[in-house]
Amino acid sequence: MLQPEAILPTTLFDGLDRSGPEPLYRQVSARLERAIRDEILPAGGRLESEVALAHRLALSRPTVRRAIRELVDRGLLVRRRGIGTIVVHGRIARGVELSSLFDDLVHADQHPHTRVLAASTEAADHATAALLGVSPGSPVTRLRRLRFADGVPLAILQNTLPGRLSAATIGRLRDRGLYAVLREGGTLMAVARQRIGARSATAEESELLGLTPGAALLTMERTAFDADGRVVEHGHHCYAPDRYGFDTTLVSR
Amino acid sequence: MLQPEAILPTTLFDGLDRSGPEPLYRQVSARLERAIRDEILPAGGRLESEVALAHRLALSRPTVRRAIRELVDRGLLVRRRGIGTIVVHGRIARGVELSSLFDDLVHADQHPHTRVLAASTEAADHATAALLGVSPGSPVTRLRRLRFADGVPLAILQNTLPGRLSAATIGRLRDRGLYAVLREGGTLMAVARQRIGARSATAEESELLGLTPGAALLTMERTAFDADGRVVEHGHHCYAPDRYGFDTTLVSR
DNA sequence: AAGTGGTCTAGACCACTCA
DNA sequence: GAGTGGTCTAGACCACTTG
Repeated sequence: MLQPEAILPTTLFDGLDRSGPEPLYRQVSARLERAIRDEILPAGGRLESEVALAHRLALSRPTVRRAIRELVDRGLLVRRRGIGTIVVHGRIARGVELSSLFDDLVHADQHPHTRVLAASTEAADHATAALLGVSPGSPVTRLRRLRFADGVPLAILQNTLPGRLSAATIGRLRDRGLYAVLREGGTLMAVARQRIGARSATAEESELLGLTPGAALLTMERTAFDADGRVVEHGHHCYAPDRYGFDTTLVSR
Repeated sequence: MLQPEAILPTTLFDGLDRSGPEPLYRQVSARLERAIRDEILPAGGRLESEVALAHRLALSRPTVRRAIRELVDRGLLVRRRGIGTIVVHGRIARGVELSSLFDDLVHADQHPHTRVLAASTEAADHATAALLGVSPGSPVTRLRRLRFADGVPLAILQNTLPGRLSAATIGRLRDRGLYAVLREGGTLMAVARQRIGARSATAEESELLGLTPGAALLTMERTAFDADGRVVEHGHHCYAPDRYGFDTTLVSR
């Protein structure tokens, strides 16, 4: 009951750039992903073996292996010893990345913009200090924003950050996501931990999001860390559930 | 501003088993994880370099590298070229794995059990057939279950599976998760794609979960695939949000 | 200049599946 | 027995950060 193996056209791998900044394994995985999305590699189809691919592309086996691993981690491929590598059925969602909601909306052509409802700097109380990993009394910035997509309110975003933000920085939040603004300031996110839940909307939240009073809200609480392991941002967001949801891919280990 | 490097006690890596079935990189990553959780490696602390660790453990660099990568993927460590590997702050949630809710509850000492509300086999209509990747008219099994934790109703679980399930199999669902039962039947999950959302409860759902009418529900829709890329199960679940939420860790790529 | 992680190579042996 | 992926080794060169 073994699937026949699908031979990919060699042209798919033309123009691999060995000198550029883009790693070879990523160039290969990008081309494989393209082949899967375009159904050149049909769902359920079997990929050539690592060794065969490596030989054909004149790459080492670890490099090809890494390219395949990228797609396995993202749930597009599945592999089994003794069998081979197989394309998973079903349409592929983009999945949750460590990007801001804003960028996701831009990417989906949803034309986002943001209204800053409140922005203030205050001294951290004990709970906030513990959450952000700063000393109590040190300055923290609180933001409250309303995010729109295609002119329709989508989410209420509340964030707390260590330190101060300039008025100019806050001004930029209208047409950009928080992460993009922080990135321009040199702060890069490395890891985030989040919890997704639900609750009923308050009267004010229903009003802001244009929902009926007491409607269900999708909520997300997130702490983001930079490459030094320090807290960059804590957020408590709520979404209109008829307009937004979280897509995830799980891979067994 | 470089963190001093923390030297791990050599005893931490005693007894690595080169002949057993457990891969070396996993043995190393498990020991590193232990050191992080026990705060032998404090949050914000810097790990020894890959090369140093590899030399000390008499392992190759790729093996040590892979061990570290496991923890980076799970959001416990963060690395930067030129800098080093650093332990991320904050307590560590277990994160969403491809395990059943049932196993998670057992693991958290929540004493789960399940009431099977309905179980039937019928011919697949077109929508269901498309969802499961089977031909229309072929048999599919529908399940509706109520999951309890510590005697309190937690979630309503609705699943559709290709094929038939024996009465004996269904009987096992009382004290076990669906994935465990399928695993005993030789079906292994490899990948799942899911979407998390929210909505208001119907009158019947509120009744079953012991919530007030119209309360907010956390919802999850999931399709699971086996190692052949075939659909094993489609589920539509809803959770009482004051009793359950989804924890996720995101890592920038 | 020295040290870090990121990429890549060219092999080797093993466990597993299938015909 | 042949073919698959899984693990492991021992190097090499590079880009980046810091002192």
